Amino acid sequence: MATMQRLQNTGLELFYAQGYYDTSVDDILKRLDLSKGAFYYHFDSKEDYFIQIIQNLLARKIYSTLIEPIEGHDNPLSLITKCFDDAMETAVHNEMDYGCILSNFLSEFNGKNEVIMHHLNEIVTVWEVNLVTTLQKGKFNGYLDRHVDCEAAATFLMSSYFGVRTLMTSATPSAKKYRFMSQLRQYFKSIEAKHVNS
Amino acid sequence: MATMQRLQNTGLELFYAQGYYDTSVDDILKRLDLSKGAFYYHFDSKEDYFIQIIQNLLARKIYSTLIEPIEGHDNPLSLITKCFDDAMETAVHNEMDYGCILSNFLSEFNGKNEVIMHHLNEIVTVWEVNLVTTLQKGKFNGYLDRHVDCEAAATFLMSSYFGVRTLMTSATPSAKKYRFMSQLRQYFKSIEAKHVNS
DNA sequence: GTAAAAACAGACTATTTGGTTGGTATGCAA
DNA sequence: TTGCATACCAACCAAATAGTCTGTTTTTAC
Repeated sequence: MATMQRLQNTGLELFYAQGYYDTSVDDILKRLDLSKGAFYYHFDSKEDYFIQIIQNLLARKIYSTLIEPIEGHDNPLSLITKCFDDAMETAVHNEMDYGCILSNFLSEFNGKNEVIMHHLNEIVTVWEVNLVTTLQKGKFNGYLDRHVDCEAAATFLMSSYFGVRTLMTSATPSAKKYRFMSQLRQYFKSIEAKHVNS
Repeated sequence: MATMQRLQNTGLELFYAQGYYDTSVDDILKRLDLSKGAFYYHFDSKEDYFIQIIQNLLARKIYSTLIEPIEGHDNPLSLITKCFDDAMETAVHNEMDYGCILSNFLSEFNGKNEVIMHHLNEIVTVWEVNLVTTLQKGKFNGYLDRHVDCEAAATFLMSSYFGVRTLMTSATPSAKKYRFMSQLRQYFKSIEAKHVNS
């Protein structure tokens, strides 16, 4: 694998595990047995390095785990339920779970680095737009109640997911997952279409 | 005000704004026009310093904003609604909002410092216990549906609050708040007692 | 085969970090 | 006045930090 790819991969891994400010460039280079020369040949700075990781790896990761799985013409509430369930299940089985990568970075860079925050918020927006679209389509197709505010529902879903991933990092993640999913279904039941027809 | 109090107050302020690892002891001392000697006379280390801040300031802050307001014999769903609304309102009006302090620290120290994580998780547990108790009492008093899983509801509430506070740090916090509250009420409507009696 | 460009090595710098140490001013009790 | 603990100062230290610079190897182009 190319050096640049390896740098980005272990970069995301370490930044996720230890945080951006607590992970030095030397840490990453030591892990890969590379030198400063190699790093600064491929990247202008640590910040440039991280931004490329965001765009190349993080954005794709969010897309494949949270956006692509809810695309389709089925009931969006079922799709989102399964999507969240799957995403949390991998977190439960992962020895080292540090919460939602995107959410962690959001709180780490908030108020500290505007440039990076801009790139992170772009990913958040993409997720939000896709959620809203999916919900609106579901409403159009008769899966959701006519009175549902799709923007509000999307915000609520994103919030609760970010939050539960933070809570899951402490003790008993599987219990947290189970409890969360049960109340998510409860909420979904309250916004699904009332079956008055046929 | 005593030196030790001043150190703790501006410590929490800066740690919240810049993060623990990105705030040096010198930063705090410069702000207060104090010397290293003063700091290490009152505290053993930066970690000890932070733990004292957690126990003395953070714990009380969480208690006064998220725990104490929901105590009482009224409808817990109304109390929690008002509590969240108030907490988010101060965040909206605060120029510099960095999200929920507790949630931010949780994601910053997760996997990095077990000792600090233990102290933070203690506060989370206190909040959780109080939420569960409040909900159970509300169920007993006929405000909640008999089938509600109070532990699950508490987890769901904590998750969504942590998450929305993270989302509120970006653009349009007041819109995020409005949307969140509308769906919180929707969720509450689905777990409140069905008024079959009287 | 050779020259040029790409890909890397590793020593170096300037600054910042948490923490230490020896000293000093102040207040209070005997 | 003496003795001593509290509260603080400021110079100092070793380690770590992001980034630079000079060089060397490897690949590519022709």
